[in-house]
Amino acid sequence: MSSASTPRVRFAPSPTGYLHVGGARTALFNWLFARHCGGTLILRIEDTDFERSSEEMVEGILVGMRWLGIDWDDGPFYQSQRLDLYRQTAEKLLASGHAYHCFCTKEELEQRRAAAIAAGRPPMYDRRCRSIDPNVAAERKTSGEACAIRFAIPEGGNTSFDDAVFGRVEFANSEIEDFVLLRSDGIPTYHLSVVADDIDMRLTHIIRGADHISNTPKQVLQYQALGAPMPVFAHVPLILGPDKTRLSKRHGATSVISYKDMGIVPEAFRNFLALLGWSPGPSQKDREIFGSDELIQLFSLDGISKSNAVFDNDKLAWFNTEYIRAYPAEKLLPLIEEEWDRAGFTPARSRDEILAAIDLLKPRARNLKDFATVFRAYFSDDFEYDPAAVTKFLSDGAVRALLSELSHRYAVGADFTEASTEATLRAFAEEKGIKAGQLINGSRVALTGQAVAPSLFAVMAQLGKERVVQRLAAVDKMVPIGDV
RNA sequence: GGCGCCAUGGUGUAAUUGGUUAACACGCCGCCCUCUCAAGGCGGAGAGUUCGGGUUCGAUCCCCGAUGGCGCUACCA
Repeated sequence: MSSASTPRVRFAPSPTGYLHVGGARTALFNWLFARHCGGTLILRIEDTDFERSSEEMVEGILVGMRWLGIDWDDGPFYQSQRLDLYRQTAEKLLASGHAYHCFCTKEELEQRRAAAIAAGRPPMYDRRCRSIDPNVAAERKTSGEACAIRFAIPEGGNTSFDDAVFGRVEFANSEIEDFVLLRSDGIPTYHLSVVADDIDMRLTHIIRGADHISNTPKQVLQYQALGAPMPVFAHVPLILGPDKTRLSKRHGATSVISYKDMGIVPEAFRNFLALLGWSPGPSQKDREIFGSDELIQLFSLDGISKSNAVFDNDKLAWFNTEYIRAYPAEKLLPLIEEEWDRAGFTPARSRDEILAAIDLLKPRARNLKDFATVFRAYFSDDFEYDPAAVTKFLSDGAVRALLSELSHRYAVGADFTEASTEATLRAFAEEKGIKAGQLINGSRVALTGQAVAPSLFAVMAQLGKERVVQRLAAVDKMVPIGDV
């Protein structure tokens, strides 16, 4: 069974927003780490900020995780339901003299802070309540006076920890504030709830964003005060936008689920994310495409880099096309069906025809949405003609007439193979004294509604004689926009 | 402002841990292929490793400083 040596990690999102890419990557790294070493991944919802937390956001986070294929072994636990643990922990700290009651009001604090800043002093809490006799404080509290509980930072010395990715990080205690553990309303602050839970859940590794480095000494001090075993901290560099500032809404999509909406294959997104701030090292020289099993096998904390990474949409797009191309049609189909559902599109072909069409189209797909938009003509007769394509290749009435005539050739022809359709068209072109390319381009638009498509004769074979004849003939009645 | 962290082409990462013409991928440009667009093949531009000092026979790699970026600096998480 589980022993002290099996790693226990957690992903602890705050449901104050959807699952964003930074959070997703933290979740991914924790998941890869846990799966790599047969550890346990715990999901914990940090919802102690009642103002900003919501059940919808929790659901959104879970949806994002499921989409990415990240599962967890325990939880989700909600901090809002574990308030007793935090209060007990605060009491323990109080009893051992590591914490004290603070009767300063929020207004007083703000006032003093402003004054300190104005005077050019560091705006740290002045610790005035730290000298109140504990017994006096207890009396004041029982008499109903509102108070918070603050942690008493040691007077001198330093607090340090050995980060698995950044190495030794040290802070002077004089720089650390006597932060609030428990607010006057009895709700814990993040600093208390994280360590109370991390200790209670017996976590061995804390893998989280580098934005928490500065918070870590406050937590280390609590572990020490509580006599709890210190976990390994591993801070992961942040993900930045193209302008190298922290990724935010300004940069466009930051919600993981919006990438699903853009037609990204989840496995591609995961692969892309894994390589943002992590590298499998030179043993995997020149390789970038890794399935989830490979990522799990390869993942290690020491492959995590220290510098922030810029999120590059072009690279993501490349991963996406690679995955679409590599997936067998059967694997792509359910993902495509989702797009069809969302678009309200119903394919009017047999399953085999659909699979064949997917195989034909996937080398040219940029994302999953293409199958519900520009590729519709391959799955149904209900599709639209791209006006630009029509204008470009079907403006010429003579061409349209020839295509109509060509459709008769196909109709009466015996064979209808890739080779025969091409031979027929080229012979027809020569006979009519027109360049084959003109008829090919025109046919392409007539058959697919698009100027871009796979090789025309492969398309014909895919559509079948009936449809080809019918669509080519239909073109003669078409009057292009702007055509006179 | 204070404290902390980081720094390799535009982007993501490599460089057997001091010895390489600094590699690969994305992106970009050109050529080939060609019925369109991709793909593919071939070729190219783009960093002397932010800058300045050290240490060393020798620094991307070690030390110091500067600069820049990011993070933290709440009774948010």
